[in-house]
Amino acid sequence: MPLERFEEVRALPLFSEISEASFSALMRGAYVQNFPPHTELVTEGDPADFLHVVASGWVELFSSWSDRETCMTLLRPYGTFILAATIKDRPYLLSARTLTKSRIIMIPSEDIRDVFDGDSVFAKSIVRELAISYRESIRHTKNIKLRTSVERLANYVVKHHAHAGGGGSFTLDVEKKKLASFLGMTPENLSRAFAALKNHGVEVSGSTILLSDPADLEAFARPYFLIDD
Amino acid sequence: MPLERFEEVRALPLFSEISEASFSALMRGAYVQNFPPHTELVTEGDPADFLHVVASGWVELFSSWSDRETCMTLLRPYGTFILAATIKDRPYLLSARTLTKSRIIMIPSEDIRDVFDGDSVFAKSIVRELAISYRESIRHTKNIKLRTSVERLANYVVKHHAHAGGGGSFTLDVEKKKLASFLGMTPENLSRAFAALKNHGVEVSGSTILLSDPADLEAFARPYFLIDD
DNA sequence: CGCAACGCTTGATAAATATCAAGTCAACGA
DNA sequence: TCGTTGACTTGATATTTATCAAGCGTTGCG
Repeated sequence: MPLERFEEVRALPLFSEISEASFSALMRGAYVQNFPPHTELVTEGDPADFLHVVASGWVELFSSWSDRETCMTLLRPYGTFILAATIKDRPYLLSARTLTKSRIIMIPSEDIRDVFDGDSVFAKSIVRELAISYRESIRHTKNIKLRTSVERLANYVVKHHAHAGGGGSFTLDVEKKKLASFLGMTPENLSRAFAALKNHGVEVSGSTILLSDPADLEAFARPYFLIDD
Repeated sequence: MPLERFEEVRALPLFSEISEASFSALMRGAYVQNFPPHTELVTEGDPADFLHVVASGWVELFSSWSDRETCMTLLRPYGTFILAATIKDRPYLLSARTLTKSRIIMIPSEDIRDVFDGDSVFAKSIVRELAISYRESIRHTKNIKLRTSVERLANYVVKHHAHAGGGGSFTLDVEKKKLASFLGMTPENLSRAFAALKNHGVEVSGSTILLSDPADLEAFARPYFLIDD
């Protein structure tokens, strides 16, 4: 496969600093593939044959147990999954599915491990990526264990409002159903949590969120950089 | 500090395979220190100046928000904390305290990063350690999000019973209070959860747990290798 | 166009979990 | 030895969250 196909990949943080030799070694066995929405990419328990990188679109990492399912992560470009399984050569702990039409880069795990051994720059990138994901996971757990569902939603709104520029409104970028699962509640409960935030100036209309008093909402949410940033 | 002091350290998985030069570079600035029980070792938000390794004793990683506190991890020898913060040179996301008298190895983060850059064997160990912790964190989150508190307790009992040899009884190795927090519930609720498991042959007497029908308990708990192993 | 499917909401109810308040018991120190 | 402390338990109650059941509105498709 010609390297030109991977120009976009070359620019990703994980690959931008590595040597040409390492890069071509990684790309030799790599794919870039387009997937339609709602396509299951990997299933938890499967062997970790490929490292995946989201080049475009939205991908959900989720997990199931005994009839229940929960959304663990929502990935945008250029998130990776599931690095830890690739490194350890162990089964995936999470399943992944596309939420939108997505472009996914798949690199054989063996190649990752090989290049990792020989290229300390790549090793550093891998570690950085892994550390980011790990810290993200800890934040998620803290959010779930330390806050009620209304507090989690309030902080989600504060964060995404700021992320969208803080102009008093923003648009939810995932289905409410999915958001509910990510925040660890049922869709019904999410509706009620939004209703509870009316007292703090949150108006919901479809996927548009209007904040009439961001300061009040923030005072209620009490965002904390060791959970939310 | 003479290297002989660090014989026990040398044997740890993180250090057993690295070169003598790398090892002495790491130990040059390292301490080994004894702490009494209930001593706070690091506080979340602090800069990550040292990588810590538990050489003996029990250490709790915990986190707080707005008057609430939750136990995130219970560490025995030879667990490390908090590697991700050390690597990323970012503040700790978790606090740590000793639960028992403990012996802790502290290695300056800068040295870790330096040796990491030059020694690919060490880099590999670091990555393996990080991947293990990351996967542990994902399991914990899955456990919390996918199971009720009684189910979490049932699985905890099944797991620790097996770990103790499966002879029909075992001893809890942490306070029930702490266990409750780790499992994401209040102490009162833990008591009631134990009471609920009586139906499945679980008898509690102090810190001793007796299982009269392990098969029944296991059928109820439905342990799952992608959460519990 | 009209129908079906689906996401979302709302209400009623139930289940899970937390809180508050005693009370027991064992460990520990004066 | 006594008294205190603190972990643990139990009961009563409140809060939080989930479940079940309609119903509404939009989307997409025959």
